[in-house]
Amino acid sequence: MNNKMTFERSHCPITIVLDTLGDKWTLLVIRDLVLGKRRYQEFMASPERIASNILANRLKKLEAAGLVTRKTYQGNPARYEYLLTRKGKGLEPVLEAIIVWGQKHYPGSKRFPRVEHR
Amino acid sequence: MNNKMTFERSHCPITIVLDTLGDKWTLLVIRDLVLGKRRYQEFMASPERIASNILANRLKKLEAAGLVTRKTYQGNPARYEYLLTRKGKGLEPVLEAIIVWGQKHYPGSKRFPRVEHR
DNA sequence: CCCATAAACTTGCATTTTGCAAGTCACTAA
DNA sequence: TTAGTGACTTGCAAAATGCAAGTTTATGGG
Repeated sequence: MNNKMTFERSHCPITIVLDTLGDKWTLLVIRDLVLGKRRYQEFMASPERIASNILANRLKKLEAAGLVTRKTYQGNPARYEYLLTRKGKGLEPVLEAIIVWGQKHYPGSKRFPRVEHR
Repeated sequence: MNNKMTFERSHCPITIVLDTLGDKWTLLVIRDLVLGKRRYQEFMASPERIASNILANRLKKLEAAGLVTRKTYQGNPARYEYLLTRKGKGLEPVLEAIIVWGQKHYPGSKRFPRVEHR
């Protein structure tokens, strides 16, 4: 009945969020999605150079957590794209807060631009 | 000259933040500090049951990153407490944004109360 | 004096997660 | 026929995590 099968370390909202987002890659995939990326190769092309197996794993987990949906954009051969759900889009303020803090304390950093689509 | 010695994956602020905060425990320690905890045993007492070696490691990294300071609160035997720096306190809006999102999407979750001090 | 307790860690080792390179599969275009 | 594209998977080494137990310096009680 619950939307996550995993054991929860506590009922603290921060803990629960970290249980799905707490690693070095997941939030970067969300960032890319927020910036407008949708496809595997687009995520792979980001400058942080996520490993292919990690990306596949994170996309799967994000789907399982209801933050992302995978849809076919072409059959034969089947090709897929990933889109943020409402729940996933809801993370934008979190990313914004991180960017604000990051820009303040790491002045060399610069937010990435949205990507355009065909 | 820079305040972090580690290799940066990219100049994106989110990436840079994840380079120090991106794991399952670091932000929970920050949460505890924001809630008013200061001592090793207080962090250990949190319901998520962080392992002792991990806690020591995270406190060290947080100090190295300038988010936390360690100060002696008693000599003989020396005992220490940890306090958020200004930079560390600056993360509160990030925690707030996470809590807002968490409470919305995981209704069972409840933010933790501040701890009182002697 | 002897023992238990306290606080803040450290150590050793097993398990899990990451990272890296290469391979697969189903087509399409040259 | 061969090369390329897109979305992955596989195998294995390296690094991070988790767990239990140990260390150090002192205080308080019997």
